[in-house]
Amino acid sequence: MIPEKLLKPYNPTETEGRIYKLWEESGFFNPETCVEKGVTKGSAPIFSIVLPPPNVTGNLHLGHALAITIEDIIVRFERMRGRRTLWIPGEDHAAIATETRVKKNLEKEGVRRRDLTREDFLKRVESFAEASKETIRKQIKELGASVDWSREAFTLDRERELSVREAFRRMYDAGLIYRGSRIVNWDPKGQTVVSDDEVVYKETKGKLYTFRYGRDCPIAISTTRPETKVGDTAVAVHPADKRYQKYIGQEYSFEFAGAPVTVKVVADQAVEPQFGTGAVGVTPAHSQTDAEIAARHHLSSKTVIDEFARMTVASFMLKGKKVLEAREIIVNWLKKEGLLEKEEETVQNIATAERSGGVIEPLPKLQWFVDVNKKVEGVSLKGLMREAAASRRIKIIPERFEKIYFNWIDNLRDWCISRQIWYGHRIPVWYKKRPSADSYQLTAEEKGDIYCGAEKPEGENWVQDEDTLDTWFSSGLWTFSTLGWPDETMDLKTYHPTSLLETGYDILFFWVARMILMSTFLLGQVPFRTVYLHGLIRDKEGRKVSKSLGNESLRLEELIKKYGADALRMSLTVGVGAGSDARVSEEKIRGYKHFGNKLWNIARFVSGLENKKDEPTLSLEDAEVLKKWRELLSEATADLEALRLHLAAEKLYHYIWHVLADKIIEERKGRLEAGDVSAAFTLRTIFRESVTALHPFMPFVTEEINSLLKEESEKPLIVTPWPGI
RNA sequence: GCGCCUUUAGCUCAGUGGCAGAGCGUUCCGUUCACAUCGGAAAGGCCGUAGGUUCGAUCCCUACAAGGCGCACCA
Repeated sequence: MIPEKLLKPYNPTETEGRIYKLWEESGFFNPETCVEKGVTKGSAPIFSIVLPPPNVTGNLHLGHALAITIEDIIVRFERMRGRRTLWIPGEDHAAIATETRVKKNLEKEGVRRRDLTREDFLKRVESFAEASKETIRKQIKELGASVDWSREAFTLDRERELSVREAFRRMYDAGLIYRGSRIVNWDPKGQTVVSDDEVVYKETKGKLYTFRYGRDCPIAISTTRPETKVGDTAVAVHPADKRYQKYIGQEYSFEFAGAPVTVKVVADQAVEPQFGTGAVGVTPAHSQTDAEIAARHHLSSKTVIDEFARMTVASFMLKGKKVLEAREIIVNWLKKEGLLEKEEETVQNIATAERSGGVIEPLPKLQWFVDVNKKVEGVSLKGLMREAAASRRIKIIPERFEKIYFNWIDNLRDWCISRQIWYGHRIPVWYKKRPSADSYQLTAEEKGDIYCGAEKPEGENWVQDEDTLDTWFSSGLWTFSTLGWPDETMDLKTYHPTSLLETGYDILFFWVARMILMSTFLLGQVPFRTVYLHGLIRDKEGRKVSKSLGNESLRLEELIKKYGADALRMSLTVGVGAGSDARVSEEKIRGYKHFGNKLWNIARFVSGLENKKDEPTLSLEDAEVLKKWRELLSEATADLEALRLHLAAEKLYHYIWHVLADKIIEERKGRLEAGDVSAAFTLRTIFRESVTALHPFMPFVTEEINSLLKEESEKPLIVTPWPGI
């Protein structure tokens, strides 16, 4: 008897929601339930993984779909092969990204962030975040992800706040977190500091100006930023540069663009004699490298630009002007004074803030940092991070990213973790005196007593630091903050280190490296044993699909609605190797929808065959066909074990369509009609096993087919043992 | 400047030391039924260029070219 449902074409929309609900109600997403219900042995090996928590900035896109697909394939495979499998879902508060988005929404209503109190603004952000979480949960479910919802976490919920504060305190106590004043990446648009990794360099055409500070200045310098030159306190030349030997140590004073400038000539190795005139104006307050030169020569520093990228220098023609205006004014002044010697076209890398797009202004600021070089018990954080990968305790796939990871560590400077935004984990530090009203910064005198801990200390006049933490500080704890750390929970003992981390290579530094940092220091464990990095999803033009580019032509929810999650998952799997970017087209997704239908039609055919339970004596030919299938199955299994998902998927696809359907069925139609039990058994067996093996890739249609073909007593596919093992 | 990746069918991409594959597209035939969300058949590729290793290279090595990426520099 062919089930009635099979007589109609396969309808993903009708099926998928219903199937997901069945899975959820079964409790099989939870490993403990699997043990209780006897589908997993209590002593089974552990497989644990965290979902990279999506940002609560709105909807999921194809990049998330790719990650979730890969992870769900692996998780379902591990569960079916008998491992005690845990997949933890959650969301990331994404501090700057979310705050920026809400600020934009408010601006549409004509409201500025600073018009609201901190408390009121945060209420707005939280309600936005809650709505995003709802959407994200819905989309994760639509994709079929078999995550354990009972363990859902949020990087900014109460439990994670305790983890963050404890982590901060331990690192503070170890001297790895410190507060210091130095040149930081200030984003005038976002009005916050950002870390080195959040700076995006953009090649731009610019001009290189060569000039003298004054008529009697013996040395000409070159710069692309003349406006900063009012903040110069030195001119640096290479120690071996014969041209300038006689000036080293001399001091010169000028009236430069209406401001007094005094420069001392110093000799420093950092100067490239070939570049420009071979002499550099040193601006310690507005350049990282200049600050380093200044430190070596004990030069004074003069701040001439403020947080709004406006000139603060005491010059009637410059004060209050924006930096670009000031540049023009100074160039005109140089021309008028006859000081400009050369004006050349050049290409410069403009530093911009990743989230706001604002042009970074290097400024000296008092901020919180994670010291990556300080040794604690003989090893620095850099050392810990390096060792974790170098020792192969963490394996990175594809391997080439190891080099990139090491390269990043080698160039790593202290990680600036404080942000001048409101949404996020407030820095768990309290000061005895109130900070001055017009600045979030405390001067050394104002600082008073300082306390770092999980809660506000007892006594009067304790005020918490105004700043919040870099969002990656809390996501860095994700593999263990989700398991209950700092408490020594059963979950933590059972599931940490996690087995695998699957994420995009674009957040290797932001997230993967920071998780390794946090876990190796705080737990003395690697956070995961294997890192699988996927590529970026690109649109038809090859551009990265992102909200900020506005090229989300292929919207996730529409694609699922149109073609079903199974088809989308297959299109994101076949032909997509680890680490390489993938272009997605609607045609490809449609192609795999056809495959789902093909499978459905085979099911219809197979269900019409007589179902004899006992294995009959197989004809030689049938035995050979069965053997060939099992060989392919074991190859696909090996591919899955080695995380070559795209190969496993393609093999199964190709076999089912072009061997099972095109050959095995076609060649046996005559015998099947004649009631040949050997042919029927062979076909049915191969089909049931191939549907089972396809389940991790296309969970919905396979589960539905299985439910129509299986005996009452048989389990759902999600917990059916992997065939052939 | 240091390093990495890519180059395979018209398009987008897999893949392998020994007859070159998928999705979409193209051409022709087919609605005697599991399946028109289809089936059958076909066209289409000196696997970027030049060397080398090898019995044999699209695959390994070297150089080059084109495109892309990361990091550093960025006066």
